[in-house]
Amino acid sequence: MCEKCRKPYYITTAIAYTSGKPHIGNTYEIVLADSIARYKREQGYDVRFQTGTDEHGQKIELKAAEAGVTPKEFVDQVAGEIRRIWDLMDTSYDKFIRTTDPDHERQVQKIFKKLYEKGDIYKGHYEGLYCTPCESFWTPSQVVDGKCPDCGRPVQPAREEAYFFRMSKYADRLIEHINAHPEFIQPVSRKNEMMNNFLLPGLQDLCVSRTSFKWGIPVDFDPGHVVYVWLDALTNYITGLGYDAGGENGELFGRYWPADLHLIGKDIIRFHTIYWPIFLMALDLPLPKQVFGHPWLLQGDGKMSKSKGNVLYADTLVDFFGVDAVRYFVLHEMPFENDGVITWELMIERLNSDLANILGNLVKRTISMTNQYFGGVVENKGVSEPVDEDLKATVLAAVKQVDEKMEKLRVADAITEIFSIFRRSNKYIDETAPWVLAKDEASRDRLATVLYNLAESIAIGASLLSSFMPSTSEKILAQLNVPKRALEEMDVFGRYPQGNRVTAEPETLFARLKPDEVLKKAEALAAEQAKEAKKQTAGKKEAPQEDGETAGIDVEAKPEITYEDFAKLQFQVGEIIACEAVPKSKKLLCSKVQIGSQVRQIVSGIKASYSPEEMVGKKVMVVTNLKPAKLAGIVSEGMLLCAEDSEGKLSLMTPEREMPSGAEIC
RNA sequence: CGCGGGGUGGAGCAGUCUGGAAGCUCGUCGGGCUCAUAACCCGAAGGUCGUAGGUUCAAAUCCUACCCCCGCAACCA
Repeated sequence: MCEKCRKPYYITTAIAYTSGKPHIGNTYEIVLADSIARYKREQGYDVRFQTGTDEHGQKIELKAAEAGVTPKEFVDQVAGEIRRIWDLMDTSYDKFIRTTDPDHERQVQKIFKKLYEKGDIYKGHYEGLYCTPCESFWTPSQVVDGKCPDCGRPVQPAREEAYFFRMSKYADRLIEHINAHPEFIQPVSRKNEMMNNFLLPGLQDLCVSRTSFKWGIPVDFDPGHVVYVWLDALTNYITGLGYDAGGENGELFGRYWPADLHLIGKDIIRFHTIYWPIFLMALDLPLPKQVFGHPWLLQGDGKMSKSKGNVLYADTLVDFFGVDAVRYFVLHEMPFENDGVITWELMIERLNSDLANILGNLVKRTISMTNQYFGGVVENKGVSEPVDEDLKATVLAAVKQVDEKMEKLRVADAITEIFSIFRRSNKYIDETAPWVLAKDEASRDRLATVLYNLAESIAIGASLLSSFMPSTSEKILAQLNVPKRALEEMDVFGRYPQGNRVTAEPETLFARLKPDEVLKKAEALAAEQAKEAKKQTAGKKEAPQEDGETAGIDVEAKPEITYEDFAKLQFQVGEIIACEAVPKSKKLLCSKVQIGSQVRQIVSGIKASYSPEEMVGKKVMVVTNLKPAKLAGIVSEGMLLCAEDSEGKLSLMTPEREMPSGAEIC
């Protein structure tokens, strides 16, 4: 088919935030998108597949400062890491866009200006409660008893100049569009959520600029403001195609916009189905055809945490299992709507049972027999039996099923369909028992037909697999010594070339793994990761003692204070006379503390380290002149002082010698 | 009553919208086979579908209440 007559298909992933190395869950999205992109190419579409990184924002500014590098150096490093992993996973993206790319930045500025001139963006004030030292705005619901939730210092009502986007102006049009295009939001269950929670109650104008940090795209006509995240990030989908707000669009834009599919995590559906379409309306551009919010891949064995060393990264898994096995796992184990689970055990199980036993072993035994009985030559001698029909029917049905499943983006189900070919083929070997046929010269032609049918089934199965496990597909086809079968060539069974010769030495596709060995290695790895994490966070928190090795470490330094500042604080010894857990709270304990002649109620976030019973009777160090505050609805009149280690374990400060309650600490 | 997701044989899931004999993969047990990677094929055991009510000829599925788990949010004075 000529280039021009092929239908375009534009698919994107969300751009990854460059705050750190992406874990296996992040990697899932790009692999999923890749398999869809590859399948669309197989179907003959002219596919454009874009991914990239979102590199601005305060968080990155902070992370960079912590690491002692410039934000640009920081994101260069992380973006490089992300791209390396995307490449490692054998993903076939056409464009990797970075929001720090000069042409993207220039277009965002132009878009911002265009919308401002049009009146859709206006200058207003961001109102809230401001904490000066933190340079942060808080809403009344975030503020705790009039104090900054971050640093605990008082906040003042304040207004900051900011630009806003008039969301409400386009709300009706968007509601209409969503109702008219039920396929727009996928899975459909998300559609109602968006309608009921956001659209129907009425949209608030969106703040699209910030002055509180610098690491962003400057608003060119108003220095001091940078474009705030969504207008910067979402527009990558069009700037990556060469969109120009001045009307000088690149060729790619004309060809590929509107996008056929934005593939994103379910957490950002709102931004892609409300804000993004509205931005596009404001720019007079057509809306993407579909937004699919995929579920998440979660780790089964406890919460992912760097300090526990159990965060799974794609490259680690690839070291253990290989690229295609990891691709297979994330694609196949991920349900359509619910979150999926990944653990070492599950990973090993899938590799052994599906990839090694069912697929790898099938290919090996088929090729071995072909070599043993016919010197590797595959030839259908036309001696069919009824049992053949079921095999053929299964194979052809799978081809159709894969197509249907992919149409609905049911990638996991599509893979299951492909494997039904391999499962059926194994059964077919058992039913026909080639080794029995081989013993009788009279059934030689029948034997040839059986092996031909197997080679053909595997050839089709392997070809279908190419979108999901590209290199495995290639390996199998190389062993069968045939090129990849095109989808439209899968209409009939029996296109495997007569008299073709398979490889003489079949290679093992997936070696079985011993669970114990792998788990042991994985554990060792986790320990190392935890150590590494400890080293990195060492700058912030005190490290615990371990194996007799004392690792006292520095914490982030606070600004110097004067003696006067210090003298404002009052510390006293208090005795805990009663203590109970605060209901509805995971971390809080409420203690009655005897301080001299008075008893105070103090709430502390130490439930994870102390039970209420063991608190009672302890003499502890209390800050007694702290303004009372409400925590989880309970008044707290002071603060118990604790030391905290790198794992968040707390230790109350108690006097080294017996002291009466109320004794001043100075 | 903060928001959301979930509870189906030992494990991981489908089925729930549109009630109609409880299904898939793995594991276990028994058998078969020997071409193949202790692989492959067949069979079996194993579930009151979170609990309690209700609607119905019929409920995993619809309704009501409750319990438990997991995210997020909140919360570490």
